Amino acid sequence: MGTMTTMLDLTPTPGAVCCSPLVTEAMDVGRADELASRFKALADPTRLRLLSIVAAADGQGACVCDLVEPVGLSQPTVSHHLKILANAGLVTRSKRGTWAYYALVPGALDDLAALLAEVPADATR
Amino acid sequence: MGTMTTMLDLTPTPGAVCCSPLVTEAMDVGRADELASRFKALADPTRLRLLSIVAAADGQGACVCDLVEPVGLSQPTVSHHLKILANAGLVTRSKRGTWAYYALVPGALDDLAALLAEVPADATR
DNA sequence: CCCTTACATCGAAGTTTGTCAATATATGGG
DNA sequence: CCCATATATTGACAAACTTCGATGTAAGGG
Repeated sequence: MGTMTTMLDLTPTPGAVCCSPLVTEAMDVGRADELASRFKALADPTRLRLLSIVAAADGQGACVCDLVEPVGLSQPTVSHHLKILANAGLVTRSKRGTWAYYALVPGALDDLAALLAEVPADATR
Repeated sequence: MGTMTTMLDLTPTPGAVCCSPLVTEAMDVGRADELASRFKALADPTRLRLLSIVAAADGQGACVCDLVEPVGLSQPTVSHHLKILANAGLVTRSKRGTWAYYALVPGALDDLAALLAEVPADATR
């Protein structure tokens, strides 16, 4: 592992001088995909702002008509983002009359935060 | 606000029946942009896998040659992703000899996790 | 019933992103 | 000095994303 920069060979590993292939263990591909898609839902400023309004309006939730104007985008665009947040399990949708109310899923963000802490084996120390 | 598409005024809140425009307070745009760009760095499976290897190899860090093969992508692509992770403040780069070693920034992920908990005002309760 | 309101879906622009091959840069060795 | 190795940068291209206007759908009110 050390691989002194200098030092030569004598030993096998003729061109394979570089480093330590010991930890070839990357995160599982499926898990990486799933985690990435979760983070992707948060990787947009508009969605973060929508999320913050929905979170603040907690109780009954916020309807689309409450969200369109604050973010300054078209209604179809807002609906699109809300769908992405819902698919990511961050908000729920419930229809009351003509209106659709979106509410924050209780532990969703905490779960994501926990996943974040799990990414590194433990090396943050 | 109220969206008085129809009707005029007469009464307060004529067509503005919808909901409660009380919390028009969305997250600050600048802050949303910054937060989103941070999450964007994590919103890719390859980068998450790279991050996990770098984290596991902590101590001296991992050099690019250790990362290319495990993720199965070209060396330029790996360098590209590492640059994104570095720009996001998640890893550091230090050159030793011909090799470039990448190491996890100690509290970076914890900080992000904390930011996550901050998104909602407090409504997660 | 028809019309209005609230929201979703569709189709299309424009931009960003992930990836590679080719090339440039740097570093150590002979 | 020149060469080999490790890494970064460039240019290109396809896929994905954000956004919009137009249209579809559902639900309530006269």
